[in-house]
Amino acid sequence: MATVTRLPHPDMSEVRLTDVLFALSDPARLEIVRELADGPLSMAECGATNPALPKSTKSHLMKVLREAGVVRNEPDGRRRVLSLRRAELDETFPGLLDSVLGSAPPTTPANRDG
Amino acid sequence: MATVTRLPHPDMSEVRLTDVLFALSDPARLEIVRELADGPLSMAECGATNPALPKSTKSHLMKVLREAGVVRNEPDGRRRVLSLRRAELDETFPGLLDSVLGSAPPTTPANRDG
DNA sequence: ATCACGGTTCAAGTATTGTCGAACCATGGC
DNA sequence: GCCATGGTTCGACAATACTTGAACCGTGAT
Repeated sequence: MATVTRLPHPDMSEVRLTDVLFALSDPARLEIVRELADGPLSMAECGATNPALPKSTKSHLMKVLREAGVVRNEPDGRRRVLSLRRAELDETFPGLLDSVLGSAPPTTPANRDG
Repeated sequence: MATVTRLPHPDMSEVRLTDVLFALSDPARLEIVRELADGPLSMAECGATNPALPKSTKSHLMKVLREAGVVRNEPDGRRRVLSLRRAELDETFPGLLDSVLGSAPPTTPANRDG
């Protein structure tokens, strides 16, 4: 019976700006988003910055990002592919992602995000 | 001895992107920021949306915004004037404030921000 | 079928945030 | 001086959020 491999994703119409901002307001989550900005990654590939992170923790971070409408999480064999919902976000919150991703990445003068 | 009427404000160099995002990720705080986008307001004038809000709560919201570098809080007689640190924010996080303020204000189709 | 793998979910403890009354503190007006 | 006003800070409690091990679940390989 109806297995659950397909996780629920909010429609953009029910995504609130504050939820997106909250999802991006955590350094670990923001780092993940930065990684995904270059293209989809599997769970295992993702989080290069934080290799020691327990998988349950990483899974939880992803859940927050997913429920906020920031990230898509789709099954692919026995892996899962994470991807930024960039086009949809750009349409719903124009310029937001660009400005967040454009702002002072990790290794910057004052390390502004992390 | 050294009275405290002048509250501490972080220099932009020590403001982290994630802190700004966090400050903006609360509907009540975001609403305040929206009000201040039209110009400075005193504490009392501000928060028109939430008139019943206890003053200690409002003061706390302001503290979070101030400590995140989003807002300035300066004494003016026996009032305090709140203002957006817009120019500084624009310089440090180009486009961020614009996109946040531009995105779907309160009374919008799906009420996207809480 | 069995097993290892990649990942999610559960549960429980910890930590961080939010809320708000009460006390306090400058200031301006009288 | 004294008082009202506008606002901050403190303290205590409620509510969220974070972290993590353990259990569980599909899938692919053997």
